[in-house]
Amino acid sequence: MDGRPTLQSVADRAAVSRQTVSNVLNAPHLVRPETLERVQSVIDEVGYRPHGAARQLRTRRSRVIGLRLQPSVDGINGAVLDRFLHALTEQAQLRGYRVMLFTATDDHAEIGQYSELLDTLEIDAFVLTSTHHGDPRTRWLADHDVPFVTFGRPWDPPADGATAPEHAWVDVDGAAGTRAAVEHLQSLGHRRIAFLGWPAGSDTGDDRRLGWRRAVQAAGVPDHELDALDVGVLDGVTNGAQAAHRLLAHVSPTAFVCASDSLALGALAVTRSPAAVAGPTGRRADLPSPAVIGFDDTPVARAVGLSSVAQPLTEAAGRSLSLLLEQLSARHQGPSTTTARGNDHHVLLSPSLVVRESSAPSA
Amino acid sequence: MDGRPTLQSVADRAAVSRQTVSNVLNAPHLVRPETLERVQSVIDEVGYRPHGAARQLRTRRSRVIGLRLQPSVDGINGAVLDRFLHALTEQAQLRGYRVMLFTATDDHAEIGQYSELLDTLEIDAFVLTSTHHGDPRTRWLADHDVPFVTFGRPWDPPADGATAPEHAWVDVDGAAGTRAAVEHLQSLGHRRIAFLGWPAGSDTGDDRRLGWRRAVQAAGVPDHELDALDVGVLDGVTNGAQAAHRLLAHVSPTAFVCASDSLALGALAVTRSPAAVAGPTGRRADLPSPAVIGFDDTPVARAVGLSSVAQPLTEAAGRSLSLLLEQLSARHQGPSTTTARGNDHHVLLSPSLVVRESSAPSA
DNA sequence: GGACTGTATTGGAGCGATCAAATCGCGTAG
DNA sequence: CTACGCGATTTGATCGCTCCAATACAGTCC
Repeated sequence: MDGRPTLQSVADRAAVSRQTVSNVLNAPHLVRPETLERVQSVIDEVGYRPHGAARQLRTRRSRVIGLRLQPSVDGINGAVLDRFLHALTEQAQLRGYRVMLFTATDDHAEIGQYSELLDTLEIDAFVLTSTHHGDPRTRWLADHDVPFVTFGRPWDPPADGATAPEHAWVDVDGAAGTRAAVEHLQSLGHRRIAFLGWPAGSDTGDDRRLGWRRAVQAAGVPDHELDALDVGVLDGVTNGAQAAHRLLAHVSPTAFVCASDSLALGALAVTRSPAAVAGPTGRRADLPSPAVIGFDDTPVARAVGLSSVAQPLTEAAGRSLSLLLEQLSARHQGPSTTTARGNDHHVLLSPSLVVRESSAPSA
Repeated sequence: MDGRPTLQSVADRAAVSRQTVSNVLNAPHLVRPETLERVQSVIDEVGYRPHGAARQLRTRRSRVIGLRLQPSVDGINGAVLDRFLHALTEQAQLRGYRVMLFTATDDHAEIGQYSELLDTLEIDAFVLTSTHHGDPRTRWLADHDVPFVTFGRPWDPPADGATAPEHAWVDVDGAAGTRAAVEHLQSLGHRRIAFLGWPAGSDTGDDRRLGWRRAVQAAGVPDHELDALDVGVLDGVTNGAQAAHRLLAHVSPTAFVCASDSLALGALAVTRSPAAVAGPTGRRADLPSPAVIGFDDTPVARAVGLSSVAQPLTEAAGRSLSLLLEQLSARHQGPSTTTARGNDHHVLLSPSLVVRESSAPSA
């Protein structure tokens, strides 16, 4: 009558005990079909919903997943993680989980947050993003036996003679993305295809560079020529424009594959501006302007008609969650279950190339 | 020794009772200073942290705030809410609250989520974004006596003869933003300043339009001229470019104030392209290209040197939280407290104009 | 010295669920 | 006829905390 319905009130109304109502929700196979139906209808009737905190107090599980919000990257590319977050929230909700956010200024602080979230809220699991060389977070979580998955490969080489099983991860194959971009360009007749990327040393960046390099190499471009076509600058539209300008002046590529949409946007500005193209080399105006392909398929890319490599973020989020839930159920059913511990704990997804005007066939 | 420290284990170790330890944390003024210090040191020593679920079960408060993730707007502007989210998470964390996410496809579904989150997790409060005409959400929350604040004004006119107090809200004064943009342009000598906005009917859009209109009117531009300078198109770079092109052809403004960075980006492309400017009207090339000012100061704006009106999102998040916490503490201390119910439940923040090359002084 | 005040501290109860073990009913084997 | 097994259901205990009422203890006053 008054107050929210509780397990007990439902039980009274259905003329059964608390526990039976609980079983209806958590272990229906233990309940006789007719009882089940009767109880279920009472539940529906009074709109009973189990109280999360009470349940959690007993079961030690919260059905909540933690995610650190990265300090917003001041680029056009920052949005990628935000899009991943959207997908993750949606996927989690579908499976009865919630996403809780937190922030931290560095890895160390993030680990502090893990500790606090685990102690006070008993977060079930974490999703990590932006993995990198010498990442201390995965080690900490593994040591503390906390389920987690990373969106991003572990970039460190496997420890010497380590039999430690690699943690679960999901990532997008950047190399495959740039390779697809190159092959697309080759099919349009391009042969001098430049790579406009970040300075060597960034894991993600080097991966994307590698895909370009292999694909161009495969087409028979000699190594010295290849080095000249390869540029690394800090992310940003202006940097991209300058680098593209220099490349055009010195090695006159007919196409650019870029490590980000920001860089691509810079390249696009240069290649589309007749003045710039005509520039120092006295390029002829009737030549088709060079093709440009970006990476991450940000909203800007669509807006300006930039071809770009799109990451399957929804699928990435879905797979991440599946890996997490696997760990969670294994943990609760006792680790002895036949989970096989197979190496299907990691998923490498292929991105897809979205072709727009910036890489239209050179008529 | 074994297991996580609990209130009882800390109490034993400090030779006091459970309740005293609890008081140390929740009502230190009730505890004698020397006891307080002794207990505190034990707490630090064993690293005790109160268990959230247990606390919540008793107090009915979760210290969690709910926020709906908008289905990512496919524009350059979508990022605004994501940036607000970042700020909100940070601010909440500083004050001992957490942000929990959820998604919904429409207002109705969102209300369903409120209900579920309140029943199962006892979320303390909600932050709503993207308020609009005929928004059913605020009504529902008010009816159910749930604390909330909206980031965005209530756009509906106050109900007839309603004495219902307006709910708490925080918003950014869009009109003030466009006014500042216009005044900046006027100080640079511009007089024919066009407005490139969205079709009439969007609350936010009309607000921004109004600021422009008033400021231009104030400078003595006659109404009929004003109408010709006012354009409304759907958001997007291409639409912006086309509209800017038409405006240039027909009324040749010397500057554009835009309702979004997307539109501004389109305008920028047109005004910076010599061909387009020279276009139908045979515009002379030695004229300075028209100034452009966008709205929201998205990363792209900075990247391409676009002047833009920046929303103070961090402050907005902070003020939103303050309003929420006010309600929360009032609710728990009993509503009879002298909260004055003053009309300081709403905050209108002024945006600031970020000047970049796109509105450089016409030398 | 005993009643009175106010402060510091204590122990019992209960929040709403699940776990573990006991109980009930009923059919079947010994 | 009793013992046993088995599935369906019930009962008591418990998770960790805070609320509430009761208590111990000192200091004042008459």
